[in-house]
Amino acid sequence: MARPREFNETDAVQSAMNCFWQRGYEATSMRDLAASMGMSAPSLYNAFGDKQRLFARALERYLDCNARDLVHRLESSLPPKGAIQQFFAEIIDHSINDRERKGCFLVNSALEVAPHQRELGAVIAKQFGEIEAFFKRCILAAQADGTTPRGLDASDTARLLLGVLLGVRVLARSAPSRSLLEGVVRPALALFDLPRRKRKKTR
Amino acid sequence: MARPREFNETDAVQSAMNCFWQRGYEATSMRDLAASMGMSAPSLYNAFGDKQRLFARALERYLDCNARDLVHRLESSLPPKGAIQQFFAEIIDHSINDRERKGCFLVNSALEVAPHQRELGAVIAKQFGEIEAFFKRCILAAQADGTTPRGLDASDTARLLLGVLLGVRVLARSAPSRSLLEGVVRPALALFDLPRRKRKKTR
DNA sequence: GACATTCTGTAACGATCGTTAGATACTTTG
DNA sequence: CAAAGTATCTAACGATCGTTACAGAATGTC
Repeated sequence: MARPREFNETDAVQSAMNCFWQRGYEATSMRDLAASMGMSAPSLYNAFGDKQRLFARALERYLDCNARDLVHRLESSLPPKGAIQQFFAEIIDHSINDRERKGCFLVNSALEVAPHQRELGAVIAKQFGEIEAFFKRCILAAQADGTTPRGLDASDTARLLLGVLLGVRVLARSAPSRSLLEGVVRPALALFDLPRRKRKKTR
Repeated sequence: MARPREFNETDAVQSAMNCFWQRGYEATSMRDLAASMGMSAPSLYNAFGDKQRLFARALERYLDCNARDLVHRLESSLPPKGAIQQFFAEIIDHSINDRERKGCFLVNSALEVAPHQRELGAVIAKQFGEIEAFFKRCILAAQADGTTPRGLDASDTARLLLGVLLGVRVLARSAPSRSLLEGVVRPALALFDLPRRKRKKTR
């Protein structure tokens, strides 16, 4: 009924995501985006609206393909305690091997756009809530299967892990050292160790 | 020997700091800055160089008047364990009462400028190191005075606290809820509780 | 093949960006 | 007072910003 599009929408959003991820919202121009997406400015506006709407699409794609995908993959393939451990292992690996220091698009956006664009701020806060919920499910399941102490408060501990995750992401943008990041995470994961029996002191 | 300046340099840098703090590096224009600092663009350039140099001055001022000052005040007025507790109490209070959601200028800068301006990235990483060192001194002192378990690894625990701090700062920019932030911090501070004696289970 | 509809390309809009000439005002030194 | 030196002002530089007219190209329906 009309002229067909010459671009693939998924690929275009993916390219936009990479631009915004690498340079942030303000420092990415519509010309950067158009060039990277392989389309002209009018096509871009026709297909995606303005810069804010395109950014929202890019962020949605990141959440689907990176955040939610990771949670789902770990939760469906590992025991709960192992899922948490593997989660942080992968975050640290990514951070160390992230030569461009792009960091986490979600965390970057939480600082750059969340306070000034409340709609996106709500999207970001919701995603943090989903990650927190993932941690809480893992903790409760690990307590149920006996691999983790039952004395832990699952809600607070999940929030601690969320905080530690975000802290690692921040540190990785200025000082991506493995020993530092592992040092941050280690005491948090140590909470999940079962207490040794029949010893008065572990030391 | 020459015409005297009509502006107060300290006040001017303070105004620049507030601009960059509120809007970030990219979203703050030299015209915003000149207006807020009460001076014209040529005077601004004459006194402070270009935008990057002015930003560096603003960040230095923030670190002196906010980060280092807080650390020094707590460390010189409170016992070590109390200093850590009060540190997080103040961070949470500030975050909740931060109606503009400015967050922490240091953390904001760690994400926006550290990866793209390596010199500033080094300044930021160094400041993180100072905060980590503050935590470590407090932990060691608290262990020495018997208010904190000696089993904790002071280095790793200090890094955990640094991570938690940064995580709180990130969360506060999109979801500044007191219960969430306190939930993040509570399990970390609980590490410093002394174990109850003569009880088999604390529960 | 005519029409309606959508996409694409060139080119440009006004606004704002970081930055700077160049003239003028002020103060100290001789 | 003259000279030297710095600060300040108006005004503007070229570049780039987000966004859009407008004309042409490609598809569907009739």
